[in-house]
Amino acid sequence: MPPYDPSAFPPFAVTVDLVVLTVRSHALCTLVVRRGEEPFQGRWALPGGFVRDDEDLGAAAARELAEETGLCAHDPSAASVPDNGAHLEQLATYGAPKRDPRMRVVSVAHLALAPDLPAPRPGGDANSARWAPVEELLDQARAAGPDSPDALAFDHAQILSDGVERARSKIEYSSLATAFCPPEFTVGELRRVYEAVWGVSLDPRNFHRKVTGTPGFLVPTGGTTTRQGGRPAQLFRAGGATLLNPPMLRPEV
Amino acid sequence: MPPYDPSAFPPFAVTVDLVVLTVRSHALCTLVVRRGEEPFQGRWALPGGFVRDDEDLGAAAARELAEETGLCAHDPSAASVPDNGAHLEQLATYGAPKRDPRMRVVSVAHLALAPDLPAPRPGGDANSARWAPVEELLDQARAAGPDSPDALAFDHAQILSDGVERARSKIEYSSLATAFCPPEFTVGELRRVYEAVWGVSLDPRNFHRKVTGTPGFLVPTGGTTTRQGGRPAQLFRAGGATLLNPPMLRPEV
DNA sequence: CGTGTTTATCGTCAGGAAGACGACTATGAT
DNA sequence: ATCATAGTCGTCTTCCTGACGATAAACACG
Repeated sequence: MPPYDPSAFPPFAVTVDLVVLTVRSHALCTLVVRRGEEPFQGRWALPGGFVRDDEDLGAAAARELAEETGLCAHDPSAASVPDNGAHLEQLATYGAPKRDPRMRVVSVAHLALAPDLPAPRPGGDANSARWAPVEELLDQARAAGPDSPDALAFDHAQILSDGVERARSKIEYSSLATAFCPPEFTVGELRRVYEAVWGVSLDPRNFHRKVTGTPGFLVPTGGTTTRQGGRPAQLFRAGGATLLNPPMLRPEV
Repeated sequence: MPPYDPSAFPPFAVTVDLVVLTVRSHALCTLVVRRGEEPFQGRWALPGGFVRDDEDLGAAAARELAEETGLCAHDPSAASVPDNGAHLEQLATYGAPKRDPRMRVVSVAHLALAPDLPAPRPGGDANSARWAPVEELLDQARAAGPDSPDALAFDHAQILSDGVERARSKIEYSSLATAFCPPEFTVGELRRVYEAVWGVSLDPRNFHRKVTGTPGFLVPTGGTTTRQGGRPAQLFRAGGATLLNPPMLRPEV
């Protein structure tokens, strides 16, 4: 079989970028790293890197996730679910001709959802990393304009915004919110995830009725905990159901 | 600014592939072209092609769509809506290392939804094209195995399957089903779109109540038609609403 | 040791949406 | 004239949700 004529197509670099979301102290946060080199030196950016020659896109995203956070990605299509596994899915691909001033780069963005983690460990080429509340980050980007030093590098504000929107809508009709929780969690903890991701407050009684009444969403472990204070709460594990029907309803406004 | 070190990353080819869906004689159909060259010569494949050097991903998809069908893509974020505009959105990106045996190719798949069209006009490098019922196509692919001559080329069966699933779920909570209809259409025609895409039958009375009762979904044009036979039906145009709340409910299996 | 605070959990009630289905209307075909 | 076809309006029942009262079980503090 003849190889492609190299003049028939322009060469691209392909990268993966990660929107890693977690819930910390009642706020939806994302992992950002400070860029150590041009372009956008000193600006915050999403973690990411080049896809290797023999590597699938999802594998590249999982590798970058592990390098930045130590998380073991948990592909939803795979059977084994490691203990500290994060949810990882492809988000969208960004390839505007000038998005990287140096050359043509197409970035396959991925979305990762993780429970609250210890402080990020800086790794790879990033010289510092932090969890930033997404609301603050996106407000800054909107207010300051694209060339302010507060703005995210490249088109990462757009990617982050798309990732947050994906997470917000996906917890409506799937059991994905449990990806933000530790392996065992209470109904109240799950409710606080929804409240943080959506930025609303939900009625604890109706929420309890809804999630415990949806078959396959939660399975009781038998244990209880008082780690949130107040009356002991039952502990649950995520059930097998991935699609919620009928969905959780996000309150208006 | 220094350019990237070319040894720092492997070179990729980037293509766009199109899942073009339409509804023809009560069945969901997709556009496939017969491959004229190796690999997979003689097999059916999704239309697609290389992304050009100065071209955004969406623009490349729109160009390929126009080349294959004559349709003018209608970016949902753009204001102008040409008459024969099709809905076009990014679907997902496929980049397994061996998906193309010749070299590393990353394909950014797009999903296009169009009203019923005249016979496809073969264009570009495809020597023939046809509308194929997706059910038949996917059943064949499943039954015959990946190396049968009936199977789609590359990983296109997977891409098609993902595209169909996206369309099926997206018409639940958005007004996207109108993209399958001509500019003016009746409630019955819209219902037949849902029936064809989901492969179910819906109660005409409840469907009518639902769609006419959702604000912003449909706006009456004042005209009527009898092109479906029977009592004259009101003609509608798609309204401004893009999100349906509450959604259309897909009946249980 | 009681009292207040916090969180969890159960129950009730009213309003809205959807499924099932009856009834009527306006065309074209025979 | 009659029938078949498709569209449109109503009714009834059931289920789900939002609002909210009430109780339960822990802890903190005097």
